[in-house]
Amino acid sequence: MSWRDVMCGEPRVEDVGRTLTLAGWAARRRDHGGLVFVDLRDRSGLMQLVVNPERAPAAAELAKEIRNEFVLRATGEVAARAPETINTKMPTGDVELQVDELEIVSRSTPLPFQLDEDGVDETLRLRYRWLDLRREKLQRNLALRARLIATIRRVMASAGFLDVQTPLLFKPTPEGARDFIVPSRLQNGRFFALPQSPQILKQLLVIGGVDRYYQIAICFRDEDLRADRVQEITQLDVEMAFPDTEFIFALMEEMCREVWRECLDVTLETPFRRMTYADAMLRFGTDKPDLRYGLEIQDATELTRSSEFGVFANARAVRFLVAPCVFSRAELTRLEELAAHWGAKGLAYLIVDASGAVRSPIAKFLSERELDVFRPVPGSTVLFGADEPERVARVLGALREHLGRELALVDEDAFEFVWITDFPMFDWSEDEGRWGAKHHPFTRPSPAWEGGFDRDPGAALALAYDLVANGNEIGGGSLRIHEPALQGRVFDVLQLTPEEQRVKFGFLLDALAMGAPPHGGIAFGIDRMMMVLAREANLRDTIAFPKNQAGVDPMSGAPSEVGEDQLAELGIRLVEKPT
RNA sequence: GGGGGCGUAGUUCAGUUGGUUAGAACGCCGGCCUGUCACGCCGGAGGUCGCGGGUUCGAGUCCCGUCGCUCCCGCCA
Repeated sequence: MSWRDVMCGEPRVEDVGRTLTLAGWAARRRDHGGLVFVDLRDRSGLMQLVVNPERAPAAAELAKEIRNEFVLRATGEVAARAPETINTKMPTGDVELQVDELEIVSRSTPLPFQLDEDGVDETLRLRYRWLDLRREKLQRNLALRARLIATIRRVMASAGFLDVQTPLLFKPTPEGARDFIVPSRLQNGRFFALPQSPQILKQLLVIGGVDRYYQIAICFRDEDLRADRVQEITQLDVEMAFPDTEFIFALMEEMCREVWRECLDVTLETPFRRMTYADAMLRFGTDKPDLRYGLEIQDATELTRSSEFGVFANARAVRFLVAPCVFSRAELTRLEELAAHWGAKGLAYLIVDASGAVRSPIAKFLSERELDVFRPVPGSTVLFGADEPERVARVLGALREHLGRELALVDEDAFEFVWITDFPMFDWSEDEGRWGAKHHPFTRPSPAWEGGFDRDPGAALALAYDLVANGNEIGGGSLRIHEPALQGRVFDVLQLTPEEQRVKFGFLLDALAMGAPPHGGIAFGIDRMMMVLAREANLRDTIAFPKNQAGVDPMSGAPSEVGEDQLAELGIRLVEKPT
């Protein structure tokens, strides 16, 4: 019997009376009534072994050694326990194995932390990841991830998409995130970059005749980490010739449906909702709205244009949220602090108490017509943002998310998907003093903007879309530019000189010039999907061997220093980092 | 690059306005008990209070610096 067969042992009530061998980790031992009880964990969960010294004297001797984590292999007869002895608190099944032979395959030193303990310091968990991985939750998440990827492959393959691998050693990308750089030994002084995404390569594949491409691609971005952001991500990368956004949306909806059905046995309603970027920013203050709760932002810009309250009258946008509760002075102070943190100059508010009466420092400036709009519900607090539209969106959007959590408005069991469409093509980079691509520089303008996007880059819309699930951006894509001239005009807006265009994207421009079909696609962040699927707030709990927030692997110590000779071979000399 | 929080036993934490020998639970070690299942009972070991400096008669506690972790902002096409 192989180790794997043993591991698959899963005794059930119908096995009572049969002889089985199974194995797993023994976490605890208890002695009672001349018997030794061992809690055994394997893939099927917890199981209890009973070692009777009369039946198996040798096994009893071995069982006495068990204190902490041991790997065991046990053979014995499956027995049902008397119902009255079954304690429902115990996660073991209704059966136990009466052990005749017990072998300690491997033994453990005392563990650095208890596996059934919550709140263990994350560094410790990461340093001893092999222990942490034995926890039920991480086992579940790994299994979930495997099923997610298997389902994606099945759906994509059956839709006729070809899985093609693209190189990990490629070219630094201007635009976008900071690249991870890899020195070349054979070409001394030159560097590869790890891909931030196979974007250009997948476009070249379609131009190269792969009409339908997909890949489960690893991508790297050398940016600071967050709870929901890591430096090496896995993405489902999709591209096709003669694309049709309706086809792409429908395919991705089917993919999500299948994934949720396979992984969670949850049926998602399709087609997903759709919302334009402008609408999302106006109503939710973000391009990734969490639609598991309402608390929509409402607009009062027109209403307050001639308000006696100068702040409202002079603001380019006046919007408000109606929180379904009456905040105390202290809570309002806290909200004001948060709003200031997000960039608000102040936080006007209006309290509508249970009787419908209004309390507010600004009430005296407001007309009856204004108040009628702002006090629809007794027992609520109206929070205002009055400023530039972008800042109002940011502040009220962040407040909305904060209140959604704080007031427990979120339906934690729900899955709310929404396509965000009609993204802007460009956004202004204050630092660099130029336009940057909102999505990426190969994104196609909307037909209405194809002629004039370069005259008004700030207003131009693109054929770009995101898929948002529960407030997480899990996918994003676009139709691409397949005409060299059009691509050149976009590069002009981005202020890439013809020389730079040649050096950085010459091969793409040449490819576009040699008969490129219309193409487009999408990419899904598998890690983000996992967060939503597994309902994890921390991305690291969905990854087998994650790094910490400083980009360090506490287990292996990577990244580590390398020897002088190794550096010399690469022609690299370490110098003090300039500050 | 910036801001918040945390750092005390192997682990999770408590530790009062600065005051004697820094505690609890779990884990670990020894013993007892014996259908246990968060077993129970008795005993024991285990601490550079992250590190450095300062204030003080006296610092886990106050101050300064520093390191680490974590959450957030910037950044992440």
